Amino acid sequence: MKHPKSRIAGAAQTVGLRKVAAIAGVSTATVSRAMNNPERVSPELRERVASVVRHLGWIPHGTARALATRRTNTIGAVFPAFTHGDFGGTIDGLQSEFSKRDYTLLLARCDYDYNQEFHQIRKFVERGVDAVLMVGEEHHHELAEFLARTGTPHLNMYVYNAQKPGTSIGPDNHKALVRLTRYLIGLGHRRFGVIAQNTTANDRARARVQGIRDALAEHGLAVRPEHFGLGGNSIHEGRELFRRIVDHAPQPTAIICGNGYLAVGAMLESQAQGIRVPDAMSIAGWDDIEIMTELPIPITTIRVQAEEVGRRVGRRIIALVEGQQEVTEFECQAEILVRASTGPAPG
Amino acid sequence: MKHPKSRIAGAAQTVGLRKVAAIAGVSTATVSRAMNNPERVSPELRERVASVVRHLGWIPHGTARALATRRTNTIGAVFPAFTHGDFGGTIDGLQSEFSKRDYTLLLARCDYDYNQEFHQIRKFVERGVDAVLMVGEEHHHELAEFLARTGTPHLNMYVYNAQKPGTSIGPDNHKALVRLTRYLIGLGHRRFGVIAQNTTANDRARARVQGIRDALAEHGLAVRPEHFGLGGNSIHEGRELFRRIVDHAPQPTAIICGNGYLAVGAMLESQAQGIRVPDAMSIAGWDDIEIMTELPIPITTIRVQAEEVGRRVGRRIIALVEGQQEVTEFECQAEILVRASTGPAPG
DNA sequence: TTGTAAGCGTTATCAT
DNA sequence: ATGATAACGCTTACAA
Repeated sequence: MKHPKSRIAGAAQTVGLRKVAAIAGVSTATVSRAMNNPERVSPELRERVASVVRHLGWIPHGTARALATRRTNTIGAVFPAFTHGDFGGTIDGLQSEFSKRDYTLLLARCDYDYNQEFHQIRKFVERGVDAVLMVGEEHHHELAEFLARTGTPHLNMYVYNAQKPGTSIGPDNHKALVRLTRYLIGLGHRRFGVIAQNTTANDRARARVQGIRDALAEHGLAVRPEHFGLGGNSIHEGRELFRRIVDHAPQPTAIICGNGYLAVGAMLESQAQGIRVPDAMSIAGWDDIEIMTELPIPITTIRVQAEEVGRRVGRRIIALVEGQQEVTEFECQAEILVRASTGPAPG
Repeated sequence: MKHPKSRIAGAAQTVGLRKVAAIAGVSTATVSRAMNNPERVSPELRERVASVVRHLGWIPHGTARALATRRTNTIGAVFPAFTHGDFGGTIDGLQSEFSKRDYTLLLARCDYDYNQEFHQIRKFVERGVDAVLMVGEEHHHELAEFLARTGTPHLNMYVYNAQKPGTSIGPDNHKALVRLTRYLIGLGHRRFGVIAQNTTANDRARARVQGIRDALAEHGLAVRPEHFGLGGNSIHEGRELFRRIVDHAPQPTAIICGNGYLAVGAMLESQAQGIRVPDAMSIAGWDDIEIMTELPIPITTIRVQAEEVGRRVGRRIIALVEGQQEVTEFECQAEILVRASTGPAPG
């Protein structure tokens, strides 16, 4: 481009495959093979090449490699947020699985917005990722068609849908909350409060709320509108919504929270208001964040092994990219951890 | 490769630049220009090309583009952890700055290990990132030479070193703790406890501890070995180290913690032990995590605007990559937030 | 086992 | 303003 005439076929200007080949006195093909398929090269040449590579400090040009192989060994993942819930653990799990197989994780955040999610995924595909990972199974309405058209392998995380096996890996959010609610009903609770996570662009949160409603309906029960609050991911909101809910008599005897911080907020506010937990009020959450066990009254919650989700997703998506058969369990367990914050209904 | 003979010069097989050009009846150069420098193409052709692109749903092949331009528009950042401290906020700041300029953020975690950090950076460079970002200014001993040899622009985050202007952006960790310690000394405290963050591969933590020691030395004071503990990032460790420290009489009257979770642990344990804060004991931390203000006794701490660090780093590294002049303030403020957990020394 | 050379899908130079 | 074509640095089919 700059010196088109100075580039004689085979001549080596920059430190690249050609130069290595020239100095080692072999062809570029041999160098390439020595790097990628050492067993196909005679020990002698292999060593000679390795030595030259070391000496020159040559770093293979990944972009050129990607262009030639049509693979980038890169997988993109879009998360609603990096710090919420246990996404951090999942990212760790993904990375550990990827680094084993020499894949790189490309991360993006969409802030619970399907447009942003779609945008980030388009960027990923333009950048040439081999596959994309997303949270949840509900997305921008054009996404499915886009992924199909571009032939991009993909996987949904944090959801389990028995109807569509293989499309997602995660817990059954609905079932988990059915079980938690039944457990509380079993303790005699009849009036429930819910501090749910905002359900906009969050099908997991929606499924959990539906699980609560369905379990209550089994007993002819429902959450009163004034005992239902929507919040984000903060202790502060948990406090505020708790306060609003207990303001409306008859108070619920049990409050289920959509995530760990909301639950911590509810717990701290109950303390501040002198509402005894669990004697007068049971509190349960979702996600097992450390503070839940360190407060004076540990909080009953549901734990999903976030890192294990990441590892399974990692293995599965690599298998998808490489066209291998792989047996993965798609459903991840959501375990109820019963702690001191829940107990028999008062009276 | 598969059908080498079937590829006649200019013929278009897959949906690519060639096909778009062929259908639009222009050259590939014109299509490329229409996409990247629309102003250099006549409005008529520009529209014709755009229409064909839309119709075919062509997605430019980023890898090929990167090979031709020698730029990937990708910047890699290695963090010790994604969830510790306020790294999440910094990542947000980076992303917001990058997305404005069409850069993509490649993220990796090194788990407070210089070998892993070096490894991840090598991977980044192989994959063709335009620049790399790291946390701290101490790294693997070969890293500097590697970055110089490969000509990779780079920047350290979360540190400020007046000696080496332009190499890093962040707070002056040492100075911040000198100030915090002086403030406590000013309250009459003379016996100090320290629950420090592990200082292995963490020069920020080390600088902070040194700041404490230096400020104490100004008054002829020092931390007794039995009042010094090293921990990670958990409430649990904070509790344990607090317990160990107050076990050794004479108890310190003030304890400084290396991060938010350690401080929360110290606070919860002091409550559990019935040690009144701040009357009998002052507690201060680093990082302003939400729980610190929501506990019954809010915790005095130091806040660094993490997202602002990310934004500044983002702007600066893009300027470095694009060879622009750019005026950035390299030092970020570390603000002491005085809350109820610190007060005059007892007696 | 090793070499030759086409090809990956763009960009950019140079000529028109 | 547009077009023809070399070049980007590798991999790989095919030939030897």
